[in-house]
Amino acid sequence: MTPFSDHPEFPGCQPNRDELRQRLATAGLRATTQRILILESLVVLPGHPTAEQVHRQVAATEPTVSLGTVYKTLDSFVAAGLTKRVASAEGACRRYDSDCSAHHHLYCTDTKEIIDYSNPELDALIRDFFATRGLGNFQPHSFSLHIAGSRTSS
Amino acid sequence: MTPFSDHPEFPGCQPNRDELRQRLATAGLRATTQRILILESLVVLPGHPTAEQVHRQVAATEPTVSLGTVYKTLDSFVAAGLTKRVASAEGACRRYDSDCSAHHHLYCTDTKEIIDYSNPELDALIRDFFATRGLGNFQPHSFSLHIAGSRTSS
DNA sequence: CTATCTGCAAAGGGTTTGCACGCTT
DNA sequence: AAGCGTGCAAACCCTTTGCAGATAG
Repeated sequence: MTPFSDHPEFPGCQPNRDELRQRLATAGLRATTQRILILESLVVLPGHPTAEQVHRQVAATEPTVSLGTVYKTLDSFVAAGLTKRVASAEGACRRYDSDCSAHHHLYCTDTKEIIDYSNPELDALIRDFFATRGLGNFQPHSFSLHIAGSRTSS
Repeated sequence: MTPFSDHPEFPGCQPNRDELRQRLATAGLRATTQRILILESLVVLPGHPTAEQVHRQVAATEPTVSLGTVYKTLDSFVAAGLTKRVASAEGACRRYDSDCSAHHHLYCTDTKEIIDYSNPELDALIRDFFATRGLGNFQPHSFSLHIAGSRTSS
């Protein structure tokens, strides 16, 4: 059971080798076996996998791939825009906030600052949106909007 | 220059010792010197300080306070609801996402799952909100809504 | 007085780095 | 053939843990 279960008859039902090669080439990255496997794992794995999970997935096919390579490769993918990194409250570099009321965050991409932002109108807007629409069997408790941007010069 | 620069004439211009003691007592935590200093640091420090930054601030007054204590104390504050923890993309336990398009996240507080959520109407709603209102000299590039909640049983 | 909290130091987990070898282009 | 990419292992950083002594209530 190779992860490259691409069937020519059903193109696109799984990412296939050539498609992945193409994506790497477009991003300016060499198409090595490891990178193809890692890129495929990212597409195949559900949710937002950790480096560790990607490594396990890749190792199922190619056990010699090292965890260090997975880290380096994921970094290069992020730099090339092939992948995004999503924040997680678990783990290192935690930050704390004395303000326990619900509020939103402005991330300044220039200065890396995190600024609190509160706006009751915005809260109401979002709350109403989900009140009318719903999210299937998912019941939202709280909302936090992350606004990335930068300060306009002057 | 003690951080306890509380002036009885200007109550509330700085958090004062007794107020902080009270907050700790209400939360069911013993009012130790360390906890008062740490709680004060959280209020005084700008942005979202790391444990390291809190430690530096506290050590300015009481150099014997250990970093380990800061970690334990912050944990107890979070458990008691005195403080929130905010996620940061920096540091450990990174997660990756092959979907590079802008989208939102559902965090299931029960299963710790992170589920992608896209809704063009929601995007438009938020974009329009800030288009009319603005954020001073802050120019938003992208928005990401973090929706915490849980699955309804059944 | 007693349970809780602190300080210390060691362990732990995740991530990064340096270098020699191998592979893509 | 030339240079980028890989594997390995050590180093690194942040966080957690265990335990003896100190302290608040």
